[in-house]
Amino acid sequence: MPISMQKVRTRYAPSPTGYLHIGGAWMAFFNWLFARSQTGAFILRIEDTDRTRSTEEYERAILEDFHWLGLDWEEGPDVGGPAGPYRQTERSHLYRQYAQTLLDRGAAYHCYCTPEELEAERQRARVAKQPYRYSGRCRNLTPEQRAEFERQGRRPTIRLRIHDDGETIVVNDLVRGRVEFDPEHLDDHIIVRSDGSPLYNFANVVDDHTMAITHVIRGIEHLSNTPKQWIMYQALGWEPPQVAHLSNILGTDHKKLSKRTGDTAVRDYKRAGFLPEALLNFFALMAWYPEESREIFSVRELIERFRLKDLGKASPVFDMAKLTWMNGVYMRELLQRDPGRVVDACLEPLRHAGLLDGQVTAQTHAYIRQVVEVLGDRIKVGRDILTYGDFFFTDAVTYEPDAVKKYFSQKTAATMLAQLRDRVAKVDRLDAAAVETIIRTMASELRIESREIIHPARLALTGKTAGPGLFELTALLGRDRVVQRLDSAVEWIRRLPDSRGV
RNA sequence: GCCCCCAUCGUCUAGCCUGGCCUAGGACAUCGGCCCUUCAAGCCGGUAGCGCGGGUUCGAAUCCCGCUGGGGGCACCA
Repeated sequence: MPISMQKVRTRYAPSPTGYLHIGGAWMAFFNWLFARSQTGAFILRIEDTDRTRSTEEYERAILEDFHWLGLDWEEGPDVGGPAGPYRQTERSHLYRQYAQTLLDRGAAYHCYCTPEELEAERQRARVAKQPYRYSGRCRNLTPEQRAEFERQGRRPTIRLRIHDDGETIVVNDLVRGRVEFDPEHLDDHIIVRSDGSPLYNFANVVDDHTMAITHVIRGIEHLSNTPKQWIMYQALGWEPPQVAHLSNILGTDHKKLSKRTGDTAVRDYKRAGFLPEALLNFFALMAWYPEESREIFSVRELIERFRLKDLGKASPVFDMAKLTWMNGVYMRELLQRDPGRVVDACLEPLRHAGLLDGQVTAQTHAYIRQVVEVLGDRIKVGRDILTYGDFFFTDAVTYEPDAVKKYFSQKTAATMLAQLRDRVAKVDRLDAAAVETIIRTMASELRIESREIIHPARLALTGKTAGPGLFELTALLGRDRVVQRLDSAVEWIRRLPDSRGV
């Protein structure tokens, strides 16, 4: 195989049983980062042995999400490569071959125990409060016994033979250091099912080796699997890869990240209008600070500074507030440099809210861009265009109840807004300066503060008390929409039951 | 029940390896204030942490032991 053994090769191996999970993306990111920092290769492998739950749609979606994040791969199911195929279901011949090798070497054996018999063993252990270990009944079957089982129609599984008197297995974890395992606590576990399909721990070993993976960065749940895998590497005469185990991301409830405490799919973040570069920056900080007193790093900088040993060992809590802040930092920068991308991040949320349908024409795009410029740094995440500026996309303005009490309940509100309406209707071109003049003039004529007009006007035009400056938003809305909304507001106020209808 | 991993502000973390520079640094969040037509942003300031108990040492967040707490594993799941 023409794969250079010196070159660093990392991989991420998702199961296509759902959309790309934040935790998975996080793990993949460090594999990718390490490969890039070592000018190595990053490989994508699909672990689709769970036929009942795996689908092609999910596989496609996962690749899409990786593309969106900006993580690329040298070898994978879509691009192929020298170590292919890159889907486990297409690699059965390899598992079969190496299982036979293990059998031939006596490192593995056929086991004819049925699931029911095994469950009974497990049950006994539970009752006796003893740790469960396979009884080893099939370890030394005679040819006659085997023949008898075969006659009964039993289909055997293949088990790995672990020696009780084996030496301590040492795992040199790149982030945790040396971890020792006594084989006494290991079990002759099944590596091939009775239907001939491989189990995770075995397929993993075969795949990582045949794909010449040099470094494996994975979740802490695999640390306990590592000694089992090391035994297989040894039996096969292979050199195991370097490993690093990271703790999993936790939700705010300090439990495994779940839908309850926030979005778990990368796709959800895309839809909400997060930026991939912000997400990646945030990912990095959940395990490591490249420099003290600094939070914002480009992917380029992260690659340059990445050191496996610097990764943290504890489980980070996914802090949505910090991600949102960080996304805002990136948004503000983009607003100056590339506002079109801010617009893009707002598209999905607008569509989702039903405020945008069909193809986005050049005019629509240009309009949204104006909205984005008026909203400015209020947009920390794409969906903020809704919270601060939905009124730019619909005439159906709903007034905030608290604000109504505050600004629409005075007797003068309706007359004042009506007067403003008339003044606005008279101008030809309603730009920000014109509105400002109108309002300031009107305020001084009425001997009131400008803000006494501004607040009710904002409510009439936007339905909200928070948002962009009144003059700017009015200019974008345009004279006609402003007049029309002021009319609606006046009418609405006059219909209020407790209004004296001045 | 057994095995493994982890433990600094509410949260992410720096410091820990190579004890003293740590009256523990930064950031998010939070609370004040400034700015201001509101909000956001920005600026200024504040609150807040070495899980506990023993050692070792002149000196421990840093080294050792125990405990507690959290997480993971012990499948014909991945």
